[in-house]
Amino acid sequence: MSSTRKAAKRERILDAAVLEIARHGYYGTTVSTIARRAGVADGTIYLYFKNKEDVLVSIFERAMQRFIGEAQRIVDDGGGAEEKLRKIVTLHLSLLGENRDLAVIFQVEFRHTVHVLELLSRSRIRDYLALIARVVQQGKDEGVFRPEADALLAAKVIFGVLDEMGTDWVLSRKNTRLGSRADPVSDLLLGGVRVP
Amino acid sequence: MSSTRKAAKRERILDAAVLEIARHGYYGTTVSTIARRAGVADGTIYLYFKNKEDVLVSIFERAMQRFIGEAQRIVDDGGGAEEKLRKIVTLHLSLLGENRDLAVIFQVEFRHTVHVLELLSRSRIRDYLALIARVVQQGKDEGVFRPEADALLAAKVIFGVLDEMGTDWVLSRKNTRLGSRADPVSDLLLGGVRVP
DNA sequence: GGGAAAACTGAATATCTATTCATTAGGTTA
DNA sequence: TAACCTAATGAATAGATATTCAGTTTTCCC
Repeated sequence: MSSTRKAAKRERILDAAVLEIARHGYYGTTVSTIARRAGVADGTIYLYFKNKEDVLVSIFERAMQRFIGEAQRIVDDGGGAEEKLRKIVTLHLSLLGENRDLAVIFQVEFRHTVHVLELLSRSRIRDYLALIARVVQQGKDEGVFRPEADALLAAKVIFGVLDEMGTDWVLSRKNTRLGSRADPVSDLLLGGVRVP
Repeated sequence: MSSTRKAAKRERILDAAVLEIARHGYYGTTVSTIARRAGVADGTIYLYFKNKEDVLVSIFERAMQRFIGEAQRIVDDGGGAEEKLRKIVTLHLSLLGENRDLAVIFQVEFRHTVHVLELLSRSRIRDYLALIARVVQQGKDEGVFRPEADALLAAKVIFGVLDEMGTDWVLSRKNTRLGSRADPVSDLLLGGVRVP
């Protein structure tokens, strides 16, 4: 079997898993269900993944690669710190907002055990945090951000806000666009709530 | 059996469940394990709770009652909006920081089961958000917070930051005090990152 | 102290599901 | 076409565990 056909089947299994896990949760989804939706036999799953958990991990890896890749590009491209921060906020909310099933998995399912979080997601998240922190540092260097702000703490604050926005959107069934909240969120993050 | 003794045994079961679930996760914890740690038989659990999930729900209810109760008191007591907000930040981080096991359950375990607990947990969270939003509104009325800030959105931002601080602390094994981060977090939230 | 009721016990049950592997199908080369 | 190799199948397995309930112990009150 050609490697592209093989990769395509792997993708199909991952897509099926995203759909099922988003709807029924990781523990509420059986390997059989994923297999049926992907149009393969149960055993086939184990030709492409080590076990059930590996499927979840692979969903995370695939999504995170895109996430960090695009954020990296924003940071590498020129521009002021404030502009970059606004772009990252928009990117984060848009990527989640584009695929609700994936968003559910990110905001809900990945939290389920310290195990999964600890092992991989946190190291990737740390990369992401470091990326944001670098933008904050740039802002401090440029003199547009408060010099007394701790860059990493500020990055965590920013990530926390984006994360909560994601969870809130996932759990409220409303048909709002998550990406449309980017501007007011950026305003709050950049301006703070206190009158200057 | 007297109702106080009965309540005490219920508490003991809940305490045991907090400890086990924090260490092994909800799905990694068996009813037998909880029973053993609480010093009762498996069947006894079912005299006090409808089923395993009900134990988790009860952990949430018990903790949230204390959480909202204390926050409510802060809001009811007099004082300026900024002072109240600082107190809420301190309260949130301190309560989590005092009991790491409970913090793990709040920051990690409840996320997975949000699926199941959606109705319950989100309605309580909404109460908490409304409470913070009222403080923001007070700040706007007093003229110390930006008038264009949406109170509920700001509340979500604030909650998101506190939540991420909690998760970050839970997942980093370091021996820092979570409560000690209250001031810098409040500063960032109140002042924002941009130079005024 | 005795008898009824309430509380408790823990082994048995009933069910569920991740994973394996003997077998079949499909494709490639000589 | 035949021989060979890779991929896929899905029924069987093995292990786990939430919940029940018939029997036992404790508590309560007269």
